[in-house]
Parts: sequence; structure tokens; C-alpha cells
Amino acid sequence: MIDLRLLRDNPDVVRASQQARGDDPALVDAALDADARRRSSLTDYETLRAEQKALGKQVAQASGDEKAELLTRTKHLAEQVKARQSDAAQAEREVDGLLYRIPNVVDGAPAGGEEDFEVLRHEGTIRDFAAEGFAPRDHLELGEGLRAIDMARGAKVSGARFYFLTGIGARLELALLNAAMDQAVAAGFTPMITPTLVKPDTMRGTGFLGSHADEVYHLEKDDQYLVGTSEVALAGYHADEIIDLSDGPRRYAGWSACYRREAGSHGKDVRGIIRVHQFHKVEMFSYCPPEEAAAEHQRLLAWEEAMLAKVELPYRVIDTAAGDLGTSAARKFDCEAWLPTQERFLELTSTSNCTTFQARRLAVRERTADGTTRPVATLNGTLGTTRWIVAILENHQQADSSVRVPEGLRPYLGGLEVLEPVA
RNA sequence: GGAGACGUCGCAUAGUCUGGUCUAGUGCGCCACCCUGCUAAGGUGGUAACGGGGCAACCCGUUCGCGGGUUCAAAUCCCGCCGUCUCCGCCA
Repeated sequence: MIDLRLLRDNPDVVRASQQARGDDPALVDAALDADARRRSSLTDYETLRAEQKALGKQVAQASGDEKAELLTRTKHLAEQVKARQSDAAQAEREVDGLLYRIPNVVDGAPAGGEEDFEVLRHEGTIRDFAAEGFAPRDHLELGEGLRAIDMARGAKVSGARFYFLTGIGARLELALLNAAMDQAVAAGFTPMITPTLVKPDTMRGTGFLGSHADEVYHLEKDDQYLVGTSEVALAGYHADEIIDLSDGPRRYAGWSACYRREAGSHGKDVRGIIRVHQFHKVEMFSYCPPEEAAAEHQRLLAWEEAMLAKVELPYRVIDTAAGDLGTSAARKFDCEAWLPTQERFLELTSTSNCTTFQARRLAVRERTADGTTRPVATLNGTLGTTRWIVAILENHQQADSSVRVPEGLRPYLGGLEVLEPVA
């Protein structure tokens, strides 16, 4: 939720943000209008309610005729109070409804849609397979050769976009995620294994039930949602709390399964494990004072890049355009690894600065030096996912269909240097 | 799944039966000041969040797990839900 005061004091900033995202700026004026109506109906209600309470005290002390007379007055007043209260509640629902539809205010992201990102830099060297004298195989062919990925049985058991990681495939994922966890712990993060089913309030609070609600699995019988990332549970972790950030940001590293419906991505990335309904992820999550959020965002990006360096992948860093930001994000940087067989970049990490947007919805606050409270900023970023296996297999493959293990992962695979195809 | 008990201000508790004097008391913790060679002890005062109004001091409202209801009036009565604990049953 955006700051109502920002909306009142600087509606132009919010209008401009809506424009940059390609969303409707008229929402801003509708919300302002509803807010004005809410405040006036609230004042009406509160005045009457104060009168009712004062009369109630007289009733308690009075007796006989005096009491009877007061009761008739107060009965009449009670009806009015009830009516004004429901007016005020109605007005409040309208404001909330409108406010919930306004995504976070964009901060620094390029305007435009999915294709309007800005490339910040390239890291690593892309291999020239032609010069090496062989055509690269794609991750599924390699994965099947290694007996690491089994799509057919995934489909048999669960349907399209499900898979088994088998043998070295399962070990590779564990190695990657353990390496990510270890790096996070070394950097001072608190490791967390989080719930993957959450209540509607938690899911709504993180902003995932907005325009992309179709992406989220919902269990109707229990009215619970399957999370698409542990960010959801980690953001909810301190909901309704006042936390102490005087010693700096609170950083958590969440390990969880992630579930995505992949609605609207029919025919896209259908082969292999690039786009699947369920995968695992290690996610960084940070609660920090709002004025430190931009610097913290850079730190999260640096930690992501440290992981990418460990697995020795060439990648580029992009500044996502406003229209491609999630509801909660004010700015987002993605790291995309080179995918040799598709000759394109594939998103491996994504770090978002949600400023105070999620914290305001989830009521996560801190106490400042002057004793007041205020919403904190929340940020998140990827440290490793199942999808990384795609880029690792393709970029480190060798002419004989074996795959070189990047040095950063060897300690997690008992020193294994090469993954050999199974005959 | 069955039976019962409980959910009150940071923590612990009183208040609920018998609705109004609850503007939610008390203890602990915390903060400020006082006292005292230092420390401990003692004294005085202050100690929730959110919203609305005001330059401000301050005023008003909401919140006693959550949501409904009864009533002129609800922490208190009624209904539903959630959570915690105890016992029993069942299952990994």
C-alpha cells in the first residue's frame, strides 16, 4: 500500500508513477476523492459518538423520570450513531479498495513495458562453441544424458511442467542451494525454512494478489495460498510487529519450495525445467530503515552476483522497466545468464526494493530515535533456484556431453569435478 | 476427530458470574528526575498502537484474539471463527 500522505501531498508523483507503469492515473483522483469523503464522514461519526458516550454516563447516574427522559434521547441518538458509523465504514472500505489497487510508486526504473529494460552491464565471458568445434546441447538433453532430469515421469505423476530431479540432478540442486545458504549465513543472514501455505492476509499483504493473482495457487477448501517464493512468508514473519532496526537491517535467508501456476505462459519455455510449476529457491529478505533501502538493494544485488560468480556463469544485469515491476516493487534488478542453445539471456535472479509498500500492508514498523513508529522498507533477492541448473549444464558442458562442475560447487559434491553421462 | 480450560497495555496478572463508578487496576520491566562515596536499595513521575482535528499545549475516536449480534450502554451477555494448553482417539 502506498503512503496515503504522499497521495494527499504529492498526487502528481503517484500519477506519474501510474503513467510510467502503464496503469490508470485516474485511480489517484478516485482515491483522493474517497479519502476526502471518508474524513468528513468520520468526523460526523466521531462527534455523535462522543455525545453518545457522554449521555451514557448521565444515564448511569440518573434515576426515575430523569432517567426515562434520557433514555428516549439516547435511543434516538443510538440510531444516528449506527447510521453514521456504517457511512464511515463504507467510506473507509472505498478508500482501502482504491488504495489497494495502486501499485508501489516507481523509483528510478526506466518507463515502459517488458522490453524497455536498461542493460546496466555484462559480466563473464560467453563461450564460443563454434570455435571449440561442437554444437552445444540444451539443458534437457544434457540432463537426460546425466540421468539428472526426468520430465516424462514428472508429467506422468503430476502433469505438464513437473519433473523429477534424479541422482546427480538432485545432488546438484542441493549443492547449489546449500552453497547459497552458506554464503548467506556467512554474510550474516539468519537461515529460515518457511511455510509454503499462507493465509490470504499474508498473500495480499505482499502484493501478489493484485494484477498477477492468476499466477498463485489457491486451496479453496482451506482458503490458503501456495507461495511462489519464500518472500511471502518472510515478509509476513514480522507482520503486526514493531521491530528494532537500530543495529541495522534484519536479514533472513529463506529456503522453500515455490509454486507458480504459469497461467498465460502457454507455449513459452515448454521444454525442460526452465518454467515449471514447482521449484526450490534460496531467497534473501531484508527489513531495513527506508533511507537505507537503496543502498541495501545494491548489497543484495552484489550478493546475487557473488553467487553467480561461484557457479561461473556469464550474465548481464538489467534495470527492469516500470511496467514490468511487480505490484510491490519500486525498482527491480535482474541478473540474466546466457543460454547458449537459445542464444538469449535467462533470468536467474531478481532483486526488488519494495520500499515501505509491503510493510505498510503488513504493519511492520520500527521505533525511531524520537520515539515514534514508522513502516520499514522490505527488499528481496534471489540466491539460487532450480532454474540455475539449466544455465550451469549448458554453459559448462563439454564436447563429450559431460559437464564441468564449477569450483564453487565442488565442496558440496564431495569434490566432484565433472558430471559424466550415464551410458 | 471428541471433551475441557484459556486468550486483557512489553511481560505477568485483576476485572467477566451480578453490563454503566473501566478514563482497564496492580506487580515486574523500561525511561526521566530525586536521594545516596560507587553499587544495591529507596522515593516521585512517566510508560500501547492506530485514525481524525490543532502552530502547539491538547482534544476526540477506535482497539481487551478476530468477526458478527443483543442493548440507551459490552472487556463483561449471545453466536461463529482463529490460536494456545490439558486429556482422549486416530494417523505418519
